[in-house]
Amino acid sequence: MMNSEEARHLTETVPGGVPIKMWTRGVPVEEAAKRQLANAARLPIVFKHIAAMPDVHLGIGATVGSVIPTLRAIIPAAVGVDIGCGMMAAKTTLRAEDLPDNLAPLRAAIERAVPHGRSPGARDPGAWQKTPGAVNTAWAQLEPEFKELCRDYPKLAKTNHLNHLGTLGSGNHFIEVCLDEQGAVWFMLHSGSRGVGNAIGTMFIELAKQDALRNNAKLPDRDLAYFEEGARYFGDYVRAVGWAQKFAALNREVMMRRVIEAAKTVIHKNFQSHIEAVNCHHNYVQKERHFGEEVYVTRKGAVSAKAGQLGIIPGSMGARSYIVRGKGHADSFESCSHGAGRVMSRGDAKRSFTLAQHRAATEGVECRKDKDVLDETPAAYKDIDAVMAAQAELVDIVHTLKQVVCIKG
DNA sequence: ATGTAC
Repeated sequence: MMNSEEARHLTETVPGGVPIKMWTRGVPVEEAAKRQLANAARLPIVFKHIAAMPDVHLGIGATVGSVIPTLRAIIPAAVGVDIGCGMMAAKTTLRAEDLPDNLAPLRAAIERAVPHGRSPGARDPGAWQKTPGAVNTAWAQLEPEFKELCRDYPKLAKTNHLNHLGTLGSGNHFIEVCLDEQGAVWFMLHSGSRGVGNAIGTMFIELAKQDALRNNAKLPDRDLAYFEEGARYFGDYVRAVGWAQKFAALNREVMMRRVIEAAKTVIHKNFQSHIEAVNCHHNYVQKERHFGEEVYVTRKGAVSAKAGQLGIIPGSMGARSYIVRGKGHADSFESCSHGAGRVMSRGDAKRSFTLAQHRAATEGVECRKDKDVLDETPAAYKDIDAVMAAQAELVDIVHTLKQVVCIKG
């Protein structure tokens, strides 16, 4: 007979590897994602077990929605290229009834205040034409360490680092205005370290692969190449990834400030923000203590959920999002999911859904309703309620947020 | 996710 702990998550054994603990009861998990988790479980550097969150799905090298603890080594592809990607949310003193009936001008004001969208070359709509003061102030905190990184890796200097600080990006990055269960207005956003973090991630992933090839390392997947403590590049990677994580957190802070300033130009009632604020990564690595050991914990699409710690779990653009409080569950390495998780690829989603379905699914949300956003339609994601139920032993729900405005790049 | 190359 199973005890109550076992009843809430599943453990899969992996021949020749550590076990996989999965908080996925009642949510679909692709076989390909399970095979990918098993690959990581077979690495000699993995500590104790791998934890899979209920939003788990196939990624490059490592699975999105997983927590990979490693001893004296880091897998750069497990962290990925959007280093420090995460969420920020801020509660305000505004009430639902303080918002105008027509939300289009609020959406437009936010879109003007924060550059968004992909960078198609010289004329970059996703970058600043002229960096505002808040960006220059934030950059001052990042610049000294960046200059050191550029001394060792000159190609980083060619990235659009300064003009992308405080900008949204594209894909699943977004800005939202939400209402909580008591009618309070929140601002929420999702973004990462933009082009410069991508350049750092890509460069070190490639260096790790080259190292593995040179050393004839036995790997279940080349994308799982890792740096060991003391080896060439390990220290540089730790430094660079830490810097990109700082860039990402500041990026979100700058945007949040700009969003709130923009809202004040449209909403004429005076209000306070940051009544409750959370800024959390869900794509990152850091040293932590678990089961009595110092380990590098890589959360690839997972959020830290120490006992009492607040986190953010966004649903898709038509669903709800959650502010959660961690329960510090040891076997999850004190983690929870980072969202609902995709159920199909972007291409499949664009082929599977119609604009009419998307309009129905996002009714009442002031957001994009064009065919190019179909890959982000709610039906392309897992049911957020099932995802929350599957991780009830990892987090408590503190606030339930429903979006009324959603901006995507 | 991003920026560059095809």
